[in-house]
Amino acid sequence: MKILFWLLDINYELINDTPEIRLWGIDGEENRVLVIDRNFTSYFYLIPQEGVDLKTLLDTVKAQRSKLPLIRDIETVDRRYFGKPTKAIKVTCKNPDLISKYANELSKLGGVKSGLEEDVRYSSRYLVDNEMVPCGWHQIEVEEIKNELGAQVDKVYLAKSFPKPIEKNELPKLRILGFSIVCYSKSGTSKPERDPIVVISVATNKGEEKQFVSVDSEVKVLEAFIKFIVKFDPDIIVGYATNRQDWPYLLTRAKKLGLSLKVDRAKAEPHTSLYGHVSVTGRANVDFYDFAEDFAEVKVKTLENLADFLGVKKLMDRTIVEDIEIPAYWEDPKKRSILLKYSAENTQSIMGIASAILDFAMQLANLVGLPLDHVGTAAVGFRVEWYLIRQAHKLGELTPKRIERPYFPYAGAVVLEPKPGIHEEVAVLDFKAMYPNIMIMNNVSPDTYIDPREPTPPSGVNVAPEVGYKFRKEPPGFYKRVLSSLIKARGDLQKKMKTSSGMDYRILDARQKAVKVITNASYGYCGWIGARWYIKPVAEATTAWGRATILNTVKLARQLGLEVVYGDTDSIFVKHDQKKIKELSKQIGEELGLEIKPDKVYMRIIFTEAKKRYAGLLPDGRLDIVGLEVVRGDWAAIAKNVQEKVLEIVLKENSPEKSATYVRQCISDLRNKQVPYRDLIIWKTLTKSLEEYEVRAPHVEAAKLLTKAGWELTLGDKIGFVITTGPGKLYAKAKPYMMATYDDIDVDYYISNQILPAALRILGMFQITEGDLMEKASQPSLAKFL
DNA sequence: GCGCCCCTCATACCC
DNA sequence: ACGGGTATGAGGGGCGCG
Repeated sequence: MKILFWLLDINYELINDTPEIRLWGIDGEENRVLVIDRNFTSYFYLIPQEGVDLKTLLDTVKAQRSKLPLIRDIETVDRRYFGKPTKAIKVTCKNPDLISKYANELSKLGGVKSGLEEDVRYSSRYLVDNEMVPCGWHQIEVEEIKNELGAQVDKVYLAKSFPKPIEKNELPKLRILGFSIVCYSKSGTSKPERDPIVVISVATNKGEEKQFVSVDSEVKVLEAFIKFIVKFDPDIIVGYATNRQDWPYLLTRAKKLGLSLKVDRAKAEPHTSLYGHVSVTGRANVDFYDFAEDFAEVKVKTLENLADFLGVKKLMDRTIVEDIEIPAYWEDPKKRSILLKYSAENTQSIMGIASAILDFAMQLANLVGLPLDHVGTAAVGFRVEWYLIRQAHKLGELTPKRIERPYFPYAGAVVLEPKPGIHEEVAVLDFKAMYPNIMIMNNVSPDTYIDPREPTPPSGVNVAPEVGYKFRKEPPGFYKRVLSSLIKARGDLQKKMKTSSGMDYRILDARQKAVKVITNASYGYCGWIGARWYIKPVAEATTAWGRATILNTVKLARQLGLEVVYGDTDSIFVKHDQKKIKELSKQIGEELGLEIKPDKVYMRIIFTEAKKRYAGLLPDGRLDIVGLEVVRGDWAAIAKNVQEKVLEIVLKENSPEKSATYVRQCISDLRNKQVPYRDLIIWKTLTKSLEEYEVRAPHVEAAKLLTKAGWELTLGDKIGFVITTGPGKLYAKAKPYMMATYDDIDVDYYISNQILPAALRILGMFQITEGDLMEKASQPSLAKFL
């Protein structure tokens, strides 16, 4: 029989040296099913050395069979390697776990240049070769078998054919479960070897909400949690920081209490897998913390901040209980209910985030081909790479090995000097997907690069400006083919969106976002020394063409009489003139073969002397603030708020004097302690371990105090600190914000090193000085403006 | 011993 | 563990001054 199958998770088991693939998913009738496939054999390639006779080499390899008993087959095949037609020897192997070892062994033979693709894991191999995609539909010929594993599914099938992907956009009705835990420690970071879990809050997308609270026994809490999961039988389990926090904690506690955390569909415990994600067999475990990176606007990546940013319904009267306060709330019977409410709301926030980004996560998994639970933890480079590996396989291209290389920097984009001051009516023109289009236009790709020692091919070459690298014009290279199809796919999706609504629209939108993310990441990937397809001239030539493009654009604009006030990488800012802009856009299309589009028009815009920092007023009254303190996470809110207000007054009311008055008021408010304490917190990231710092810095000293108090800190943690009064350097005066009070605050620091620099960055453009802002709030002498 | 200059380290931003 | 280009503050050493 034939079934429809939507793929959720994949794993494999070895049974007496024979592997079986286990596909977990949902069929066309919403049954949860397990499909077992015993017919897939893994393999690797051997590439012969230049000038070696393939027949002879084949015999040499075959002679090794007795030493490598689990080899199944050795044959020669035609492939391409960096675009060049290549004969390779394909070695299939009964036990996929021996692939690396066997490839290693055979690579040592004389005549073998190298092994290839032995680092593709068995389950990945299965997905790639069958073009099987996570979160996508397939057809499989199957036969129902007994559920001998006791798996938690409606049906178990044995595959009679390999799966075939089919076009079908709908999602099955998924069961989603979210959870969060609260741990109790008397002081400092809770440690799973020592401190219990006291609360677990769960919620489902069917509207159920439960809370398991430790009254007398933690065992009961864990048992109830396990029971709830098994009963609800979720397809997707969501949480926040669960990969590094909740799951390892739960596992350690369960072990300690003699419990087994059997929450997967195979009657086993969750386990840590590739890229540091926790795998729950048969389900997809998704940790939204892994997606928080994608939202640069969220500076401190707490659950609350992410939920806020994503517009998750604001919870009324929310009391945030900070880690440091948990013991106090737990111990006090009157305050405990607040902690319980906080925990329940955390889980609600998680469910809110799920509605906001799970569609995207599923489309990303589907596009790049990484299982849903991997795709979040995989870094951008690996997401792009998996997409490329799949495309390469379709094109008969061999996947290069990942190799270590030394790092040498290369030249990137140009940034134009801004014209300082205020400008009226400034239009921003952007090149659409500049780097991808440059690569397509010039056929820039690892497989089209012509080494200087090679002769020019008959089809001719494109020569990059400045750097002189050459790329054959024909045939279309790997990147050109991949990028063109991505750009086309996005266009098609956007077209379809125009006639769609509801769920269809949501899926299409999530999909076009995923396509955009991968397209935009492709240039960064090609310049990454860790990339399998890294060829430095590819990245260098791309940026060289980019520089030529933007500089040519400036030239053309000036020839047309457009005043260019700024530009960065793929954009120019010009005094608005619709006619001339239209003409410019036409000329660029004709002369450069690229598309430039008016992105927006600022009614007024202010530049300082610095690049990459400006603020513009949009027609709808909103401010676009770029690069300035307002958008930086490492300035106290008090400084950011003042600067934002200054910009607003300057841009909307054209009144630096009024801004100055506002700043003076703010300074006086601070002196009177009228500014909330949390507005004084400065956040900075720990980018290395505490011992590795060469100089003493405020956030590092604050971090040391936290460590001393029993808080465990890890790389990438954001340290919130305030500056207190006292002698010595700044770093000596920095204290974690929860270890100081308002009375400790060094008000003068906040005035002279936070408020004043932020305000003067803007007001300095209008000859306003520190003295003007420090004068008493009464009536300042600003006669010079009158 | 102090202030000033200049360089380096550290972080976070822009595209 | 995707790229390079840029701004900025604080630390810290060197130097001249008195």
